[in-house]
Amino acid sequence: MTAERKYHHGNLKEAFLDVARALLETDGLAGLSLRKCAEKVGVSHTAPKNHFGNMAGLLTAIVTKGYSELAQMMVAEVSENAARIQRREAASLAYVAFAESNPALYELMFSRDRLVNDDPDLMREVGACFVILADISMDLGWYAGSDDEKNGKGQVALWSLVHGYAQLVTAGRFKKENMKGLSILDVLPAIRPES
Amino acid sequence: MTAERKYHHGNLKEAFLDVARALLETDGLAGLSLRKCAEKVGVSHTAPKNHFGNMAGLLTAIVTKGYSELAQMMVAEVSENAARIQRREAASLAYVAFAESNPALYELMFSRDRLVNDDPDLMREVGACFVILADISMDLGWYAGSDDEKNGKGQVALWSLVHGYAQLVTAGRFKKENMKGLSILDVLPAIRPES
DNA sequence: CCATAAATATTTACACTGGAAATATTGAGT
DNA sequence: ACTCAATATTTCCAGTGTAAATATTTATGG
Repeated sequence: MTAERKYHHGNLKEAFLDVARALLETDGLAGLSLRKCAEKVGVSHTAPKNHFGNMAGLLTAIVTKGYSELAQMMVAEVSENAARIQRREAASLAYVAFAESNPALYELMFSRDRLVNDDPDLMREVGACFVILADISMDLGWYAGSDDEKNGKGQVALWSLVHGYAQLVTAGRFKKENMKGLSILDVLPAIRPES
Repeated sequence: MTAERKYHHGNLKEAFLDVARALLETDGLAGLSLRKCAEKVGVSHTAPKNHFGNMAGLLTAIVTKGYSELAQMMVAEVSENAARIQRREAASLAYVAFAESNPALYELMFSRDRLVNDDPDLMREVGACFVILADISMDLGWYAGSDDEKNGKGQVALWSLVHGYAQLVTAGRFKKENMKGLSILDVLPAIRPES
């Protein structure tokens, strides 16, 4: 027996998020609309206004959840007591796997003008991802200088490298002939002792 | 005296491209519309159909021109006979400067579902950029193995690093406190001799 | 020079979109 | 029971891309 249609959905926010995210991956961002989502959930097309405000609010909520999941996936693959280079490889693999599994969401997570960029929840989840990446970026051995300098550069460099790889792959900007059997692990330079 | 309004614009394709690109940067991709462009150019809103087919065609044309300009900017900054590490630094600076000067266009250049991804002109210009980046990625000294292996990994790594840096900066994903005085030059690892 | 075709632009129409405003229904607290 | 906030609906509007039919100009071949 199907649940009776009630005036109040009861769990509209989560239901809407799920439907919107699924539609994002199937139809792309351009094919995502509030009205399609509302119809799938079974509510009027203005119902989401109470929960998300507007389209940007909905996308921000989706993206915030995306960052949360990304952090979770990285942490899940990292053994606490493994050597840092192994943690780095495990987390990087998880990062790229997330992007490849959710390419439309991943692109949206780095868009400039569709999100509420100063949303506190979003900023918090972005920061959480940065912390994880900052940890695994230590001891890269790429840079000289003080520890602070080396760490600062390493944090920026590692996220740049992994994000760049993930997006260029999912956006199709690398030709297949250049990617024969190359994974993110091959692109992560090995640790080199400081000269 | 203003030019008389004629039935045939005479140079609609270029005029439309210019107006659309300007609007893209001022209003963002979400604020770009064929009708706004048409009004600015002074033609009917269906006029661009003859030249671009549809919205995706217009965006593809804009992006194709973007890749062309990006390649041009990199080449312009590179002295033919300079050492490779200097060419690398000069081209990387030009690359990031392009992204920072045209953030909305730059984002669109790596989007998945708004372009005609198999457009021959687009593929050609993307390939031209890759060639330039491939040149300056040699002799990174990051990898071991045969020359082919080292070059293949270096090509993927360098574009990943520079693109990732450019997008994370323009998308506001790096906090300012982490970027104090850090430029792409600080993030490009120095050449290290193979161990 | 002229007829005809091709290229270019307009008008009209349509389905779809996000959002505002007013209204209706439900649930929580007292 | 009563009130009030939360939640959802209905109605309406301006704006969007695109298709189809039509109009105008330019180019081409006789």
